[in-house]
Amino acid sequence: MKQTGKFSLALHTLGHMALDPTRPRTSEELAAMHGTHPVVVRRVLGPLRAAGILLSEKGHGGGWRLARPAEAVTLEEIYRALDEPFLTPIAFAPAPGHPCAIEAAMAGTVAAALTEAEAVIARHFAARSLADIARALPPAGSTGAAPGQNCQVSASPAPDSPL
Amino acid sequence: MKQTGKFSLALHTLGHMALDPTRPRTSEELAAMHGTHPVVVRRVLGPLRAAGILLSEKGHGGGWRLARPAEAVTLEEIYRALDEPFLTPIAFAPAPGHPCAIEAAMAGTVAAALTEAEAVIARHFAARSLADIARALPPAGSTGAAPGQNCQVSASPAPDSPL
DNA sequence: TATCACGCAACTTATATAGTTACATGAAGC
DNA sequence: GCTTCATGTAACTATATAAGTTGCGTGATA
Repeated sequence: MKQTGKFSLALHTLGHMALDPTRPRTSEELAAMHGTHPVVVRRVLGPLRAAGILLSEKGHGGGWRLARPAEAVTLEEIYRALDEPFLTPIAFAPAPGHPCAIEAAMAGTVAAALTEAEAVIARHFAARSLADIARALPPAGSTGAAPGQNCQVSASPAPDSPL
Repeated sequence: MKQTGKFSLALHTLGHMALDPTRPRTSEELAAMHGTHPVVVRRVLGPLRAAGILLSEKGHGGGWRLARPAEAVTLEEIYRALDEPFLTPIAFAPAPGHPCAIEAAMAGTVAAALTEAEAVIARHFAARSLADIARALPPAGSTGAAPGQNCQVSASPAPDSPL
């Protein structure tokens, strides 16, 4: 994950699971898809398991699976579970013992704008499920990757790699 | 500036200038108001000068002044001039030579949500001028600071201070 | 000409995120 | 039972960004 953020990793990997929910994916597999480290994948997906969106199993044949059908998982749930708001928690930090009516008024106006924007984002994500995204995928080949075979990592682990 | 951000510093200092546009303020004065360093103030206000919102003058009696009446400065202008978007530039960074239709679809959905939210914020700020904020200030004393004397720094430079 | 204040570059520090390593736990297969 | 596989978690390192700081140059005023 090269300065990418939790949300993009989550959407990317959950998207793959939604498109083919039958088999579980290992952290290693998902990490290779996204170009990051397996531990990072576990760190990001952990909260989604806690939120009841994913299941994880250890041992042979283990890995990550959707806990529910893709139709029943909205982007907003994912967004909330990750607790990584897009909106910079604008930092009006009035110095302690240093009250200022002007600063307070500015902070209020900014907070109002951010609250509005947050609501817009939440509404947008709440209206979209993982299945919606998967359904809207372009047909095979039009983006250089087949829909069922995107990020074909496990298919070709690079012949020169010792793995 | 304790992890505060450029925007809060800008709004705070411009708010003071809007409330009393007659005299210029030095970087040092503004820095003391906001609890930061004069150089930081210059760094933040510089782009506002470039945007035609502020004027700065050197030498005796110099400092920062509004380039226009407070009625003619919207918060949106300030927001844009600072180039510090509230919305985390969500980083879907598809690895080069690693196209993935799923990732692309997710990125598109997120981008749409962020674009909507940006518009909401811009509209909110565009509807408010510095004068609007100043006008809405509570009467003296209700917040522990008089409207014309908020952040009373220059008034009492602390008797024990050699400044 | 001395002082004041901005302009700017460079350096230091602080913080957050990502990446990595190491080890423990639990499940499946032999 | 033992080995292998996979997650769970803690701890450490590396890197990027923002803030804070120092120093020096420039222009304007007294």
